[in-house]
Amino acid sequence: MPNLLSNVKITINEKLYVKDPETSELGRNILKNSILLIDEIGFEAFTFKKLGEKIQSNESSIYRYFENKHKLLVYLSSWYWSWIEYNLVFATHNITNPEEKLIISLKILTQNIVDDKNTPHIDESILNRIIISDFSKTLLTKDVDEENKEGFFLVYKRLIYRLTETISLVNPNYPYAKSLASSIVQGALHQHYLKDHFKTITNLSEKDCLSDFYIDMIKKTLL
Amino acid sequence: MPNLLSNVKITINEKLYVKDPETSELGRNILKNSILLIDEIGFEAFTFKKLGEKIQSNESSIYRYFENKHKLLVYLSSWYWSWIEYNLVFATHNITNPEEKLIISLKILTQNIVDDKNTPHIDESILNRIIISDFSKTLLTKDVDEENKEGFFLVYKRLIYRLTETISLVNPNYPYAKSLASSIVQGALHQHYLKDHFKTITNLSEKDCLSDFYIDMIKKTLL
DNA sequence: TTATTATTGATAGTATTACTATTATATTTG
DNA sequence: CAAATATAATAGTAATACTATCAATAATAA
Repeated sequence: MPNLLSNVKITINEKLYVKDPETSELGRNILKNSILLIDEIGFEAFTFKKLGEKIQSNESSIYRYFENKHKLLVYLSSWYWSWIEYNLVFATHNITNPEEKLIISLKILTQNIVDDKNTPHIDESILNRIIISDFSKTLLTKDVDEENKEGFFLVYKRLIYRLTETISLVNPNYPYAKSLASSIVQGALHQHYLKDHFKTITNLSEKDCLSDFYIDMIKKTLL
Repeated sequence: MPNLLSNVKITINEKLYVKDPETSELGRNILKNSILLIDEIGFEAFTFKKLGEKIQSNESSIYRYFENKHKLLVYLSSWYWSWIEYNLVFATHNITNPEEKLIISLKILTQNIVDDKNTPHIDESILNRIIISDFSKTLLTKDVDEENKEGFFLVYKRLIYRLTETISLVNPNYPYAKSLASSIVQGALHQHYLKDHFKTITNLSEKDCLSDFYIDMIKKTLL
């Protein structure tokens, strides 16, 4: 039986694309191969020209889907966070015990990602690597405030609201629920990056699980 | 009486510059005005050509000090973290109580930065804004591993080692000292950024103090 | 079926970026 | 004063980040 997600289309803010890439073969090809190419050569070296060569299409055709590579990255990020949100909502559905719900949420937010076969043109495990390396770059620009107003980061913020709520469910008197939630979501990406490039300043390694760190933290902080 | 720092020159990894900018008028001018210009137009839009115009010097002259803007940013970051490290060591010197030492460290790492008059060509409060917006970009590149081997991030890592040690002093049995330390240093920058651009996902605001959040966290987590 | 429209591809062109190289001119130092 | 060094000015290159135009093709509607 296929996962529910095979029927649920992830909807992305329309301002992020010129033409919806999910509606054509070329569009899906752009999504699939931009993920592969960004992972391969890094976001800075990634260009629409190189992507065009990779998919044997033309630079100008890619521009008909995305205005620039920044918006493509914001698109991919929105896609990722939507997918994470879906997994989180699904996994915590019907869980009434707040503590249990929070622990499951933390696991979803910190786990190593494996490819979801329900989305053939998106390899989530590779997309996850891109998010770890490049998601911050979508926020850290001079245009943040404008783009934020346009709703470019809604999904990401909604995910943090959800986590905030769960935290407040566990301890309604904790005064820093929002900061804790945003710290966890952002910090989880950071710890994964450190694990890969700065092993001396993290306790995380291949063999162990990042959620242990955060579960320990929330248990002591909230209970 | 001038602060000690007026006599302590901050030393930066030699690989980060072509010619030491602290040794000439033009060099110091480059440092001073690159900070102002990056803050003004953002790191992405910042170019050596624009900086040349601003300081009425030539693009080619700036290239004699720095290979490219990435290395300049790494240089400025090293400078910043050295300055923070100096403040941290100075402020915690002679403090024997581990808990007190940790609390002072947290305050140094999370406080709003004001300009240090001992360094006339560097405005630390503006540099701090750049670090909040752009420091991650020095780490999040395809060349991290090489640059890390070259020692580009030594000062930053040393600061985290210091915090890790202080954490372990407070609770030697806490198993995630390194992850907690790196989370705090990085997370503090992130919370400041959220305060300025994403107020709905942080509890930090202009009037309150970020250290409260972290002091609460470490008190519950470590004690 | 034909006409219309939408999609893609190919080519060319522009402004800017990120440099390198060369030469001239000042300034400092021995 | 001569030699060395630092800076300025100019030019030039390859790549980037696009925009514009036009042709070829595919889909679709009359």
